[in-house]
Amino acid sequence: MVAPSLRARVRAGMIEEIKAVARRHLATDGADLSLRAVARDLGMASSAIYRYFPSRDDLLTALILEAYDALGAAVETADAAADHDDLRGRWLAASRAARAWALAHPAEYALLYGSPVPGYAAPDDTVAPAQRPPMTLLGILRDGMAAGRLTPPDEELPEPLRGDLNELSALTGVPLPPALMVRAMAGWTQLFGLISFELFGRINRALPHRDEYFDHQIALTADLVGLP
Amino acid sequence: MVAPSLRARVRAGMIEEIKAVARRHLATDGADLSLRAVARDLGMASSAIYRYFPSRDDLLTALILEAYDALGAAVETADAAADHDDLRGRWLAASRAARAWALAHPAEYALLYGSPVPGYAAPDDTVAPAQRPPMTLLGILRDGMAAGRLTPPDEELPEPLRGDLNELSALTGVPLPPALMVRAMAGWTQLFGLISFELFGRINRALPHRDEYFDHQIALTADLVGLP
DNA sequence: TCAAAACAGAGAGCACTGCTCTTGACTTCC
DNA sequence: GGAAGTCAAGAGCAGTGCTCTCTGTTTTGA
Repeated sequence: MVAPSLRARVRAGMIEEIKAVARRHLATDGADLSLRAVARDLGMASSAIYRYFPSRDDLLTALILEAYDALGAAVETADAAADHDDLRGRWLAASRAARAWALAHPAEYALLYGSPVPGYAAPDDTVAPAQRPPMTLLGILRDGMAAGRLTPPDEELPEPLRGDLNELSALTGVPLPPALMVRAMAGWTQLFGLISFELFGRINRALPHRDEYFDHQIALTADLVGLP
Repeated sequence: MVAPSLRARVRAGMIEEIKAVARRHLATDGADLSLRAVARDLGMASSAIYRYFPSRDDLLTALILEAYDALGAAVETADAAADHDDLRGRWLAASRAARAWALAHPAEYALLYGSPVPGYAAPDDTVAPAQRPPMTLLGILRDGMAAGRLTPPDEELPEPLRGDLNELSALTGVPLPPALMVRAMAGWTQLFGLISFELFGRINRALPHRDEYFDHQIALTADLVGLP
C-alpha cells in the first residue's frame, strides 16, 4: 500500500470542494444545478470541472449518493440511540430523524424523493443506500418479532400480493409475515408522504403546529404496524 | 353580448393548440418544458409564443391548472358514480381514480406533486383546484357522519393540534372531529405517497402486482378513517 | 370609406446553459 | 533530463428563456 501521491491528495480535495460548492448551489438555487456557476464559485473554467466529473449527471449522482448516506446515517443513528427494547420509541425516533434531516436539507431531499430529473436515470449504486431508511424501519419490526413483543395482524391477503410480499421479505433479508410487511411499507410510504407534503408546501396553512401534527401522524403509523 | 371576432376565435384556438403541444412535450420530455421546442412543433418563431403567454411560467401555470382540474374531475366523477351510501366503495373508487389518472398522466402528476420547480411559485389560482381531490375524500367522511354510519375515533389530541384541526375544519367547510380530521389527512397523505412511490419508480421491483398492492393499501386507509 | 389602432408573427440579439476539443503549462516518474 | 500523465483555460457548438424591433394583417370607429 503506497501512500497517495501529493497530486492524488490534491485531486481528492478538489473533488470534495466541488461537491461542497455544488451542494451549496443545490440548497440555494434548486435542483437545476449549473456547472458553470459552480466553476465560477471555484474560480476556475467550467471545462475544468470535467477533469473531475465526466458529466453533470455524474456530479449529481455523487451528491445523491452522499445524500442517501447522510439520511440513512441520520435515521440509523437515531434508531441506535434509542432504547433498544423500546420498539415504539425507536420507530418514532427514526421517523423524526428522517423528517429532521429532510427539513435541514430540503434541496437534497427533493433530489432523492422529488420528481425524477427528466434525462437522468439513477445508476444502480444508488439502490443500496436508498434502502437504508426503510431497512431501519424493517429492522425495528424484525427485533419486535424476534423478541415476541410484536404480534403481526392476522389478515388474509390475496394470493399474488402475498407472494410478492414474501419475495420482498426474502429480498430484504428481513423475514416478516406478509400482513406485517405490507403495513411496514404503508408506514414507510406515509412517512415519505408526510415529509414531502410538508417540504413541498402542500401542507395546509392552517396547520402551524407541524411538529405536533407530524408526531401524531407517526404515532398512527406505529399503531398501524402494531407497535405497543 | 357580441359574438367574438374571427381573430378572437383564432386566438383562442391558438392558445389551445399551444397547450396541447406543450402537454405532449411534457409527457415525452419531462418537466423542463422548452418554449422553443413547442414553437418548432407549431412551425412558428419562439418569440411568437409570447403573444399568447407572457412567460414560460405562465404556460406552465395554465397546464398545472388544467391538470388539477382533470385530476379533480376524475376523482369526483368516480365518487359520484359509486353508490352514494356505500361509503367505503366511494373512498376506494375515488382513490383508484386518482391513481389511474396519475398513471395515465405521469408527467402532469409530477408537475402537480413532484418537487417544486426552482424558480417557479404557484399562483393563488391553483389553490382551489388543488384541493378538489382531498375535498372529495372529506366529503365522503362528511356524508358518513351525517348518516350516522361513521363513528369518529375517540382519541385525545394535544391541544395545539386540536386547535389547528378545528381551524382546518372551518376552513374547508367540512366539520369533522379533530381525531377524524387528522386521519383523513393521513389517508390523503398515504394516497399521495403510494402514487408517488409507484410513479417515481421508488416502489420495489419485487412488487409486480401493483393493482393488488395499491388496493390493499387503500383498504388500510379506509380502515384507518373508520369506514365500515 | 379609410385612416388609426391593435394584433400577429418573424428575426436578431442578449446572457445563459452543458459539453467537446485543442493548446499550453505543470508535475511526476523512469 | 526527457517522457508521460495531469490540469486548466479558451474557443466554439447547439441549445435555452426572453426582449426588442420591424413588417404585415385585421379590426375598429369617426
